[in-house]
Amino acid sequence: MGRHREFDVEKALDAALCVFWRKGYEGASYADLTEAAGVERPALYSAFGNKEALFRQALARYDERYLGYIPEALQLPTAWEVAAHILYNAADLNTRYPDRTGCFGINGALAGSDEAEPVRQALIDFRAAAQAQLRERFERAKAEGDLPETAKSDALAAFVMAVTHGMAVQAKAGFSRAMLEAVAEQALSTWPTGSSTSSGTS
Amino acid sequence: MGRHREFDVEKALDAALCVFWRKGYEGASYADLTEAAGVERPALYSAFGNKEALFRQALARYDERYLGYIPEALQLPTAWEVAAHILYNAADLNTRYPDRTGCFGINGALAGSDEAEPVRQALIDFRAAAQAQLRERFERAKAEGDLPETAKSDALAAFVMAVTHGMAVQAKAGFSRAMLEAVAEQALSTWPTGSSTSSGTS
DNA sequence: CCTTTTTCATAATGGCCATTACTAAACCAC
DNA sequence: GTGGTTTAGTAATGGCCATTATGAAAAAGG
Repeated sequence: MGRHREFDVEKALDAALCVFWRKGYEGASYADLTEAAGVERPALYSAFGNKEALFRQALARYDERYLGYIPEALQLPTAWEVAAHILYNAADLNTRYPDRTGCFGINGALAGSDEAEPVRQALIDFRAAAQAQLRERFERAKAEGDLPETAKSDALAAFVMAVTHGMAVQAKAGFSRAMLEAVAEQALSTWPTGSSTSSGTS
Repeated sequence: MGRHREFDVEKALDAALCVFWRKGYEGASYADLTEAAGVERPALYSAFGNKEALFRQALARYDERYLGYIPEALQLPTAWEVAAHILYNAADLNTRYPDRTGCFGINGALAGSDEAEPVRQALIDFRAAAQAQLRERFERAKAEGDLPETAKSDALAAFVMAVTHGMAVQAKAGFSRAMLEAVAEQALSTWPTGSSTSSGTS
């Protein structure tokens, strides 16, 4: 029993996600969030908890709604294709929405006040998880002869992630999608190969 | 005539620089700044103006005190050496001070509230200036035959900058200097060459 | 020594922040 | 239809924010 909720919780979360994406965790105020969601403050609190809880749910939603290309990439047959898929899709995602350029996980909280420490750490862990998956995929590639035995899979994974992070910074600075693709292309141009070499784009 | 200033303005600026480096523009409060500088609020205002003016002076000081390796790099004989010098020195600077990892120019303001827009733009312009210098240096390298005619100097400059930005994000996340150096090494491993090839590290 | 000028430190100001009482309205069970 | 329960919206609360008024202290000129 009781009164029904009058707003769509998922739409409100999507709206909050966009605000956090654009302004980051600390840069987003409840005035911004309620305006974007079209919902009053207490409704957001009752539906999501406090600001930190709302941000964490927005992060989870970002993962499932926008980062599907990462598990996609991991299933591609060669390490080169994995890296290319990630880099080109990152270039696309970082420039696809002009009102929220860059990456949610980078814009969210890089530096900030001490109160934002838990959120910052959550984003660090989130990126670390992706990087670990990538490293494991590259280790598999070594076992399959797709990468040379001398390749350092952790360094390669860190490198691919670094380039995506750098592209996110550049996208937030207004770089065009074409420019980011050129960065991705350069990053891929010296990819180590095992027995077979690859070419083409994702 | 009049009373003498009792604190060292340069030391206060250095202290503010460290706070901004660690917490970014919006994450740093005057409580943080005055504590670090050992100076009361009105003294900071009278010496530097408001928070934005203080930040801009901190940025200028960061440039002259910590980024000397960039003009240094630009004078090296080959494009490869230029890139290597920048990447390895960035890896060093981003991890040199455990209390302020990453890069002032990235931590300072990536995303934030609308009030921080001018500061964000100032940092974007700052990075763009460095990237333009790098691009010009690479164009010279093409003229000198140090880079192939087919090389795209703007893409190469953007790539080198992207890797430094990515390393800054990773350093802020706690990555070790060795890991960042491995990223730098991977970034340099496929550098295009003209007639001569290079090797070694900076 | 006294006046003028500058700096110092305390403490105030107004605004925005996240969070939440509180009241009225809407719904379900009975 | 009525009682119990959940939501909606207004408006309050306490805290921190950048900024500055105020007055004491200190230095230099006359």
